[in-house]
Amino acid sequence: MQRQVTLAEVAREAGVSPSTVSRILTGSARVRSDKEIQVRQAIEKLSYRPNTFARGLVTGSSGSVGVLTQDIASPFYNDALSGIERGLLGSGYMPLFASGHWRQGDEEHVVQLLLRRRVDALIVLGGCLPDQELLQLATQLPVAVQGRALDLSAHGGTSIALNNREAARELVLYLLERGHRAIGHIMGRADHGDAQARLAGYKDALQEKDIPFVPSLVVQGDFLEPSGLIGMQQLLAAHPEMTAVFCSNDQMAYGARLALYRRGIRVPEDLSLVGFDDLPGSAYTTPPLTSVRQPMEELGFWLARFVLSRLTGGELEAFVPQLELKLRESVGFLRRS
Amino acid sequence: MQRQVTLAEVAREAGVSPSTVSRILTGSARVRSDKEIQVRQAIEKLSYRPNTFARGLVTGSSGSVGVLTQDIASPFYNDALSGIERGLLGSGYMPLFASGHWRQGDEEHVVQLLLRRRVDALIVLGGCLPDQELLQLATQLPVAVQGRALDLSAHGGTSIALNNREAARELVLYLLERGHRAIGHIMGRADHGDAQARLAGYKDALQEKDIPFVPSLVVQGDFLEPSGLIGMQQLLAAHPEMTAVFCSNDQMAYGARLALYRRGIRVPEDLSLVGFDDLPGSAYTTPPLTSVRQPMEELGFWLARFVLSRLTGGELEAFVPQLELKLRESVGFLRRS
DNA sequence: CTGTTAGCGCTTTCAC
DNA sequence: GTGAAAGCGCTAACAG
Repeated sequence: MQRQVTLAEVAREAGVSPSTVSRILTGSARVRSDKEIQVRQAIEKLSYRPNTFARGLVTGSSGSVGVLTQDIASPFYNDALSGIERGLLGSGYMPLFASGHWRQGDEEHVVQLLLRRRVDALIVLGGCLPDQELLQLATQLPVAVQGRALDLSAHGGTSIALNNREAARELVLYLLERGHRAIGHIMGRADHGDAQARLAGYKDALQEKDIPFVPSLVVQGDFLEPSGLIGMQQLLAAHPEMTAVFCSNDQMAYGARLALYRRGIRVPEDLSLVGFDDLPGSAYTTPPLTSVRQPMEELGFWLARFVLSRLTGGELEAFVPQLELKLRESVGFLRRS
Repeated sequence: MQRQVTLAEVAREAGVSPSTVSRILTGSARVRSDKEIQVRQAIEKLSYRPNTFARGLVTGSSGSVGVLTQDIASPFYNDALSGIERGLLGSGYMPLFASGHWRQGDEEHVVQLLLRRRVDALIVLGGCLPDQELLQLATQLPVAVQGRALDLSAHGGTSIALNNREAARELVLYLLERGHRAIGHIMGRADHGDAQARLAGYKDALQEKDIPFVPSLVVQGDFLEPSGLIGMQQLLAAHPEMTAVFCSNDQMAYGARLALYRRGIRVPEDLSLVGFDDLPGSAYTTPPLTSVRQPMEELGFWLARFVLSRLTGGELEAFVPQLELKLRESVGFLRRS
């Protein structure tokens, strides 16, 4: 639109050389205080704004961290985005968010866009990029990945996966302890590692208590509400004896909850229901939903700090994510029959 | 980390001059096809990625659109972010998201950060920046604002506010038509234009039906779930005769719903409940919540297209947002007593 | 402490 | 059609 004020103009206005202005801006060397005052006044007067890119061109740093998320409107990943934002706050780095929509092609495309913008580091949240590509990226810049088991440490990167399997196991054990035996499972997207891990945890728990695994008690969903509703209908039709259902995430649990409401089946009196992810809304469903909280905000914060430490050479202690069972009111005791 | 491949290296590899490579990349002039092939091979071989900033420095465009949102994890604004992302897709522009957290200071700060990054245009979602500042910004670059009544057209900007007042009026009229007379209202943040507009719509509807406005039927909330829960408790205590409650947004309606659940008050048999915003989860509450859908995704899309049209000189038809009453099951008929 | 000089990687005249 | 040269706005040696 309108030509922007340049550092040279500030220098002229203040009667000093461009380098002096630059020194004041970057704090790279001491400057006589009277000149500094003049310069600051000139900056104010012209309302000068340094051009980040021009600076980046010479320093070799764009001051931005690329963040590949899957869906900018996903309630799950957005917690991590908040954490990343907080982690980068005051560091001089800005996050550059882009969505991959769980499509490998999209993800590769946006990673290219981020690299063209010379992001100084990359944070990857979920997605289906091959491990190989991530490894390759890690050779080029600091990379921090969430959601897969992958060793990036050789290249100075990191990958952190929450132990979904273990948490799912605990959750199902909790149901078993309360007397439930016929426990349905609505699974998430089959191609999704978290869905697989949660199913594995479900099986672990059954095995631990010597309950035979019944394949028809598991129905396929896609992590979205409608699939939870349909999944619950299927389970109800096939297994009237069922007393509890474990949904692979909260969104499907919401759908399942509605299916029950429609049929007048009470939660938890008639059927117990548990989810996974502990979305913000889950504490306010009726009844509040028992779920597993994943510390995504903290994780995002830590991922940001991790790449920052790679960038600035600082130290950083390891992050030990604590998955936490949120025991609420959607699970009831089953009287021994 | 690792030095990046430059255009000059590509030129050398292909045995042509840098300008030729540039011409091929930008398509600014015809080039003999054999050279083009050589260059493309060199690009492939070196896996060259053009430096967006270096280009921007000379073209005077960063290829990015700044987006000031309030909370990167807000379910409400995120729909708009999705729309913006979609609107920018394939345009060569990338969104640069930053959060203002409803704090004027934060908002001003991030706007500065965006301007330093030489965003080519700015989209502002909500927030509490003074109109004056927005006007000032609009003189510098294309600006598109959501959530306030403000005329930016003199500077080629735009501002679009959904008619919350009218929608709230219709929603409350709907309750009145179903026989409700004692209707509570849990208000959103008092300093928030939308909250004020929705309260005004509530009053409009009452007046239209000659129902006196009872101040104590309105309690203060802050748009978050806990305030809905508390607000409902207050209303219940003060107005046992109340048969319906209008919450200024869905999140507060969720909180209110839980307060009712705790007391065994049935929805909609004993009390009707309506919200505003139609969050994704609202179709899956029990019962599904009657609310007002705001076309945020479409709005975001249009805002993106608007700034794009300013940037590229294209034409764009006006956006006529349709607020839509989502009539679901949380409202019941009141028998005439 | 401060000014001069030389680029960072790219596009864009301007000649040929 | 194509190359040489001149910057875009800034920082980082290099001298003083």
